[in-house]
Amino acid sequence: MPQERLPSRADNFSDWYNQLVLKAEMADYGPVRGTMVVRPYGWTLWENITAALDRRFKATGHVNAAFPLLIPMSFLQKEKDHVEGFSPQLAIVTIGGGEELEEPLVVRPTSETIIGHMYAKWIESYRDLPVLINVWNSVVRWELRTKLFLRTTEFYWQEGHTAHATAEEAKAETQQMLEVYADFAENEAAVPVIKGRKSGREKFAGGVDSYSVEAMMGDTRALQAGTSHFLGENFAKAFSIQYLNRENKQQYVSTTSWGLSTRFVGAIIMVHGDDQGLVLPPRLAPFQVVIVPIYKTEQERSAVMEQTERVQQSLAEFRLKLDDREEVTPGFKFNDWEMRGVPLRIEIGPKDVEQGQVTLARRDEKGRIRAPVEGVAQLVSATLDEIQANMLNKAREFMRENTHDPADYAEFKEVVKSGWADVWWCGEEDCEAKIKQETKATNRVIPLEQPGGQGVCIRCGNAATERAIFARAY
RNA sequence: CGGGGUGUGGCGCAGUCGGAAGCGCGCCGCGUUUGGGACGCGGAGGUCGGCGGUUCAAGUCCGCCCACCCCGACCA
Repeated sequence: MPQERLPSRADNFSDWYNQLVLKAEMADYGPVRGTMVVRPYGWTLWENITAALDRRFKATGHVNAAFPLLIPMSFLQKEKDHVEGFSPQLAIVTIGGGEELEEPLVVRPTSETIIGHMYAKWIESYRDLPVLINVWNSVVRWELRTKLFLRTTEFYWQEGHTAHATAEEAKAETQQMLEVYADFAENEAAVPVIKGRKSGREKFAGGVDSYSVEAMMGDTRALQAGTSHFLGENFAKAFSIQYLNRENKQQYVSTTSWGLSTRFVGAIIMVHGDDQGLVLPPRLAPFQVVIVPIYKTEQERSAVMEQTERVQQSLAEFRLKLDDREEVTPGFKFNDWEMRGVPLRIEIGPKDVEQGQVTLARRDEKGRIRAPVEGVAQLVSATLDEIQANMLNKAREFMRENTHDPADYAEFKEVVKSGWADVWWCGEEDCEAKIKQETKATNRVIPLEQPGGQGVCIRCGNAATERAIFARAY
């Protein structure tokens, strides 16, 4: 049972987030440092996310498979940058069945290596290509500072791994999946994103180019919501993934990988939530509608429940919860379901029965409306669509309002304290490092959509041909 | 791993000078309630984070350890 109030978002965003996740029963802390238990309400949201993504993966020709959790240490060492990037975060198994193992086994931090190993075995000819496999699993990365959903030692995700005959084809795949993530984020989660390329410092260990969709959280910090990597021939060379082309010549494949994790649940919470609690997008919410019956006497109860049943039947197409608990008051239920972010509440009381109506309360806006019982399904459907659209618009507006175009570096320093900076940037790693040192803001992404032309780098003043987003990030 | 903080019923906390472990919420039972977080009465629930020390006596004083949270470095 939840406690009464949440800390305000403006007052302490981090505290607000932590308490909300616990009180809304999305997740709880596991017994091992940094681990997370995803509770049924949170997992249902994740299941709805996975369903929406999986649909899109299948529609773009991908199939699902499963690969082992344990990976020989030597596999990671085959790609130099990869092992360097991940070694500080590895959990390693050294004992099995009571015996010291000959070779330590890594608990997968990601599956490029073991999948590369298998692809080398499976791919012989250009006729075997492309290989388009996705995996739903969990991975382990030994994180120093954890936060429920956003960064946990073990997290759930999907990782897509594809192999292609040419670099061009692999690059197209990388872009395609970035588009899939952006489409999912905006149309299912109502989370607006910026698509772009990662800077050298931020890209995937062992890859050639990384792309991401970046979202602005309610405190204006940036969150990488999904990534898509072009791996070139790096892993193909490390694992000898070769095929014979039409001319009977051995060629290396080009590979990609792309992932989206339970972190996205955190994004939904932080983008849409308010001081009352969660606000969940109708397309993904575990419950789209909650019905709260209201009555005093036994006569009222039977009349109300009769109408409630009729309404319930007419709303069979929606994910619906009837809150018929006797031990709490309607007022308590209103607050409870608001905290849990249910998009639409239907109240049915004696006055409604009398009028043959129901009372609707939207989670995204204040106020109630009354509507006749007849045709309530169409109204609910239209209202959920409106809520979905309104949530995306509000989040877009927030992102726009908090994205700035500072005139000089002094102004840049100011704006990144509470927003994003969209600026000309020279692209030098050294310059990026200094910006981070001086402002705590990092290069989030170099947007795919560029205005063209050129300018001067916001920090060093050198010629710049691209604009980049700088922000404090999670 | 560096800096700061906190560990006392499920949760949030109080506990003075070392002298009988408390409060609020939640939980269980009964009754009254129910259109914005109801109320009364009666209950259950604790090796005070762990180990060691000082003392007639430790939640309280001392030492070590552990865990968690916040801020940094690292990361999806």
